[in-house]
Amino acid sequence: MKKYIKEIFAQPSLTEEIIVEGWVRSKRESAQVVFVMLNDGSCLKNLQIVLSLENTDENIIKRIATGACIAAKGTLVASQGKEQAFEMQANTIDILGEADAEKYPLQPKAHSMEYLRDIAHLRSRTQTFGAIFRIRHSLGFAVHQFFHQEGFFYWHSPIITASDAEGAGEMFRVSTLPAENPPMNEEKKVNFKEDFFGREAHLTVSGQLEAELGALGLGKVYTFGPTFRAENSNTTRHLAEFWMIEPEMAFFDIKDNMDLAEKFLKYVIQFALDNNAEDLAFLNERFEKENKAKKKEEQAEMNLLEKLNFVVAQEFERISYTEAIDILLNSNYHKKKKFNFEVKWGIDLQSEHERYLVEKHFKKPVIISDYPKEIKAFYMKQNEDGKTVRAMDILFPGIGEVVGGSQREENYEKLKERTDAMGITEQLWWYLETRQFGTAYHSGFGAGFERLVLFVTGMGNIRDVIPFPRTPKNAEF
RNA sequence: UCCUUCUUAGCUCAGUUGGUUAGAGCACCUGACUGUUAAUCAGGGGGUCCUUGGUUCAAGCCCAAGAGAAGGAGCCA
Repeated sequence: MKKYIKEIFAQPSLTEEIIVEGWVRSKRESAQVVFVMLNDGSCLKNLQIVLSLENTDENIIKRIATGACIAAKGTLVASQGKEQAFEMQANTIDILGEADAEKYPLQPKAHSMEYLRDIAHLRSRTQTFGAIFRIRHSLGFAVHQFFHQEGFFYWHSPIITASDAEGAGEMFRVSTLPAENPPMNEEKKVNFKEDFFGREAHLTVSGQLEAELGALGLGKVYTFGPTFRAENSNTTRHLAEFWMIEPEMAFFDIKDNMDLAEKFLKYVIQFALDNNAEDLAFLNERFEKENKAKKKEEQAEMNLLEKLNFVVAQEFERISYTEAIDILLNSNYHKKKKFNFEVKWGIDLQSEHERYLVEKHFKKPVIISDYPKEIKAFYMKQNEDGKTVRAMDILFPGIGEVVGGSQREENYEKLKERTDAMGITEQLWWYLETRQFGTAYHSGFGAGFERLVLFVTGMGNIRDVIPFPRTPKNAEF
């Protein structure tokens, strides 16, 4: 009977004959027996397969190399070794796929993250990436479960968009025009009227505007799909292709929005704690090892599991932008001139400012709201003071902004004033119409899925929490 | 895009003031070992010193340009 290693560890049966199929992690030979560590990806654990040298074809043993794929048939027995309770005494081994030991790039040893990025087609066979991608799955599943339970509908915003008005950064163009000698118009520019869509089109930088259309009919919707930014960003927190979760809710004000976002983050983190205990314990060990290697002043106070449990248990701190500026102005950091960027009302908060608030001052997740309207997007609802908008950002220790959202401007005149100023009124006619026909107060936010995975796994680079990262100069695999 | 650092064996890295045949650990191969835990011990093979150009009697090392990578910043999720 075929079994997954996860099932075997959940319910070991020492009587029946079973078959396991998987990839060889390592092989150790001794005078009488051979030990093979086998992993099938179903869980972190390896199953130890024991072969008698006497009863096994020499040629088969040779081909059981690191990376090879094999099927082992045998029975579980109590292990004589200390590291495991049981192991498989194998009767027959089938080599399903050989791996030349001299050429196989993964060795039974620690590899650098940079090297593993270069062999992303094989890195899911390592302990660390197996753990990361199983947790990534859990978080994705938890996202759907959370919103479904909350009465949301999964809504699909288009991935190809003809409006470049989201204002969320540089976009990738989608075109079927020939790259060489494209058709030109009278102004000697590329004639997009001859392109596939009859106009210039791009990959979406946000599904928000279309999600709003859904919310103003279905009430509560969320999107969860790929998003694209053609920014030349080279950081540990940015990807050119990433997955974003964007809920949009009619009849939610900014406070309802914050409540939902906090509940959402806690739910998915708790889901991982409940369902990925083994993988998280492994990543926690890894995190502690790395943390110890750091300089004292850079060491984290909490390990990964402590941090996750802490975030789930704490109420997020909620302050206004104006209060945040006051805290920064009164801080020792400011008095000692440790900030590189000037602090004053009206500035966009810099990384160093956000980090001070989250990591030094409050030491927990912080929600900052009511930002100056000049530094925020056109669609955010203006406050009565005429200076600020009902925006909110959720900042997490270590990774910064994990959620950005707002109450949306539902007043037609005020919204049109902003779109007129940007010269996008014409192309967003459909967006503005929702404010003319039965407009409703509503809110929403965007959460970067990879940043969430980054936080939960405790990894240091966003390129290591997505199977095949797309970044400037890198689209391999 | 800007700043800093880096690129030497399959991997991780050392390589002194520019000097003769470029090293180590791990991995791999061979052998030894009565059940191992990243097994251990002994031996062996393995190099476009990122690329191009320059300085020099002589360049892995110095200079210039380029490519790529890592970290930080900006943009943001």
